[in-house]
Amino acid sequence: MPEKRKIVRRPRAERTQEIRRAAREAFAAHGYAGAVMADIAHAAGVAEGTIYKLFENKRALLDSVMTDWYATLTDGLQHQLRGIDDPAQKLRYVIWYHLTTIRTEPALCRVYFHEIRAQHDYRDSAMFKLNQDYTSYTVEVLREGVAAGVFRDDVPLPIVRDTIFGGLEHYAWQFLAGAKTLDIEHTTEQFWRLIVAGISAGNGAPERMDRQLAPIVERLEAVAGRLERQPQGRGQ
Amino acid sequence: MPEKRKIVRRPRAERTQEIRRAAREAFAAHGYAGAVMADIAHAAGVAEGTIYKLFENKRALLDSVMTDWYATLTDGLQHQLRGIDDPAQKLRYVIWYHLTTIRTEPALCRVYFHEIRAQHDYRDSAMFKLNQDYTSYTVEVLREGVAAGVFRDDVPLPIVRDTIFGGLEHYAWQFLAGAKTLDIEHTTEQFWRLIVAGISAGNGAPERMDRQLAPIVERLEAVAGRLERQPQGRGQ
Amino acid sequence: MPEKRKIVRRPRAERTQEIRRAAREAFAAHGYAGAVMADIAHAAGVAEGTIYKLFENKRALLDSVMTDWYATLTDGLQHQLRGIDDPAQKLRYVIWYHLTTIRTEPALCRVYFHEIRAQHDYRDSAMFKLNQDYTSYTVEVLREGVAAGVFRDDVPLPIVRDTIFGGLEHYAWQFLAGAKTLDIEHTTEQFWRLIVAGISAGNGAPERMDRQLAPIVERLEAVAGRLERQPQGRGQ
Amino acid sequence: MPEKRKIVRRPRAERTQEIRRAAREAFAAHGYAGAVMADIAHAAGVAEGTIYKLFENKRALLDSVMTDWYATLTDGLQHQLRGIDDPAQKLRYVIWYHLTTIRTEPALCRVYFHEIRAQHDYRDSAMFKLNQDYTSYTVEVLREGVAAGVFRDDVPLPIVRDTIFGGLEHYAWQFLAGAKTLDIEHTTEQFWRLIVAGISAGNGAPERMDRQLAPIVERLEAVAGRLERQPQGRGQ
DNA sequence: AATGAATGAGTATTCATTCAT
DNA sequence: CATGAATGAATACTCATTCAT
Repeated sequence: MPEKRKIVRRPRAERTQEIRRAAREAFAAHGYAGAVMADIAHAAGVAEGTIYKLFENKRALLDSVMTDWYATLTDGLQHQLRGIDDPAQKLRYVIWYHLTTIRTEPALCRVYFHEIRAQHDYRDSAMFKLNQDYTSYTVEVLREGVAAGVFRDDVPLPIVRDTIFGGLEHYAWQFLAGAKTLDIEHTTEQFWRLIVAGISAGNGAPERMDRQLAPIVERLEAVAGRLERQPQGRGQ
Repeated sequence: MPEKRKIVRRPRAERTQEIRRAAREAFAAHGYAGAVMADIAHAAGVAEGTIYKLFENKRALLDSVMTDWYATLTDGLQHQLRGIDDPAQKLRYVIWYHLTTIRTEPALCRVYFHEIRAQHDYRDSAMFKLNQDYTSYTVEVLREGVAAGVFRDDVPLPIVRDTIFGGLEHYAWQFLAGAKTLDIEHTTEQFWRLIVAGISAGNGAPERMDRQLAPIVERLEAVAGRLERQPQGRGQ
Repeated sequence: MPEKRKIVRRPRAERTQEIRRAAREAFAAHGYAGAVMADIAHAAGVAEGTIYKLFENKRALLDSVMTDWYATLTDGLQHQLRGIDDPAQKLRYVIWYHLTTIRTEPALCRVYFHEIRAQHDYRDSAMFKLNQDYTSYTVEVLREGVAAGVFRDDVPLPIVRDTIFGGLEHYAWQFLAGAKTLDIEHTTEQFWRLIVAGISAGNGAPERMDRQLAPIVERLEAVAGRLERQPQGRGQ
Repeated sequence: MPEKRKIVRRPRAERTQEIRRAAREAFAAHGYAGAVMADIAHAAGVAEGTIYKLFENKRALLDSVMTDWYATLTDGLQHQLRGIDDPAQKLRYVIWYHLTTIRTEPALCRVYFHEIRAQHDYRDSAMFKLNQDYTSYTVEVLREGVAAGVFRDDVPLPIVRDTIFGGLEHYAWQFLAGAKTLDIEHTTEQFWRLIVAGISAGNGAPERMDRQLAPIVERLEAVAGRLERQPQGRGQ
């Protein structure tokens, strides 16, 4: 005689959340392909079919997990940035925030960096849009800086944005892959200085440097010339 | 009478090379997981078992392909860099070279960026070492620049290195994923200016700039002032 | 305030009919196995569970749909046959009626021919009984014909019945599967002649038989009569 | 420690045949959908993967099984028909042969009649072609009969063909589904008479023709006899 | 009575690797 | 040495039916 089926009906939202939690853990632990739906269902305390009642398929479940996560990240970043005035300081915060995110959820980041983004249809996916929202705040900050005259007005926004996120990921990933600890404060400082130096209105590529020093040099050269033309042995 | 099978035994090295070539194409076309050993064997004109006589397993075959590729890349870069003196110009070349590589072999780059590097044992792999060799030239260039006084002496080498490569990959990948064309010359220029501005001895985060240059400028201005005020034609 | 859900409790019979209608469409569209209970429930505007309150299970629902359909078919056939006297003409009508049915409801016929009848328990099912009722009229017509001396008295009833229905289905199905149009009038004529020729006491398609043999027989009889009436022993 | 893999290499043809045999049994026993590849592999004494080395997929395996079977059937029929002259006798043989086939392999017939033929792409399939070959001999026989003046020249060939096969299948299937025994000799006789009566040029089964004409002939013969015995030159 | 959320069994197919020939 | 036949593990998804509410 087959055992009677035990049906426990929990509130819909709760079940959905529980499934998402289990899925998030599974994806983090084994990657997208490696995560097994049956395991997720078991960990969530539901039957496999129940997942498919709430999520179209495995990919939709991943999308949902990532959407949730990104929503939290984006909201947090947006909220904090409102409390900072100085564009350079905002930039500093973005860097710190991103590093913190990577350290807090390295496994999920790995999935995103290396599995989601590798998919051929990434640019048509919901996740691409989420990422755009997230990074758009950085572009915003850069624009503010340019408007305030703090950053150069010829700064190539997309390139700076990608340099920041690409650089941070590249650097941070080494630590995570190597299971080393990441000194967020120090790394933030270094990155920030590098980027800010690269885009500050006071700086520039070599020729801009020239522009700043040129007048001084000119004056010095003039003086030097005059000195050279002077009778040099004068006081001897 | 059935036609006699023609058994041509080619030299071992040649067959090995042929397998590597076929494998490279397969990996580029379908990714690591997507490439099928049987297809590679067929394309190389050998039996499946033969591959396993020459390569431990699929992963070793990939390693071999990548080693080959990286060797060419690293040699090329090293060779070209010898013909350039100025550290800043060398850096420019590194950037241009990397972008060119990405555009020339996007498929193989994709495999490296998204499949190889994602593997949990990446940092213990041969590919990690190869990448280190490749990027080490950049670190070398940076060191030269620092020694020559062109770059700041407090530049955090690994961070600059990762900013360059991470930033380039991040940026370039968008184009490749989106099947857009990548304007290498322009992108090189932008990246180079950004990075050089970030690390030039003449620059620095705003306050550093001040701190660094201010006293010098002050002294120079003082000197210049005094020189200018000097009765210059005195003995004339 | 959320809108109040409008619960309209329709009379039981009406809901049952609505479910049957939805089920019939689903079975016709996707076959028995392909029809989904959830879809049927939705199309009928009831909950899934409601179907199970009114029908034991999916199979019972199919039985119900088919019973309904067959009842209509059988009634229609029976009714029309009452208006025809001649057994051969009745047979003609049976053929025409069956072909019309197939053309009108090819999808439902397909389900019956290929899915219902294939089930191992078909002969114990309600559908088998329904089919028997339907085809029994044909047997009836055949019996009448035999009684009237129009059909041979040694006609094997079940074989003729199956030849008619099997043959029609086999032939008509080709058209339906091939999405060709079926010329019912012509096909009816051909089948009818074939069958009637096969079972006629007069042996042949009535009019051909008559046309062909009648004059000969007539002449022979005339001759025979005259010969017989001749004073035969005359010279004895 | 995992057990060592046991690899037994049998001749290719033998393995293929063995798989086909196992598949045939499985399809016959459980139908196409019900047959499980793993079971077939096990029954054939090979691994699942081996099947896929030799057959594209499950459907291709079914095609192969059916092709084999049909080839035997068609060859057998063709061969036997060569030994018979009379078209009517050939037709009798076709009927007998088909009934025998159904009784010998009812399970495989069931699969063909109810599963293969039901598939929406049946008319594009290899099996459709096989069936055409098989039934084409019947059409051939009919043509011969028409040419020989034995069958009517206005016989609608496709309809007769479908009447024969459709009728036989319909009738025979009842027995098989009901697990009753099928009296092949008697059924053949009945069907044959029915069909031949339907299509004979003389319009009727041979002996019925006799029966109808016999009395007339008798009377004519009697008269003729008397006439012969009469002094013929009598009054003329 | 009606609902609809929850259940969970069941399966074709791929492909890296081995090893008998 | 080279071959290529054989292996077999591993997994997303559907849907009829039930029963707590």
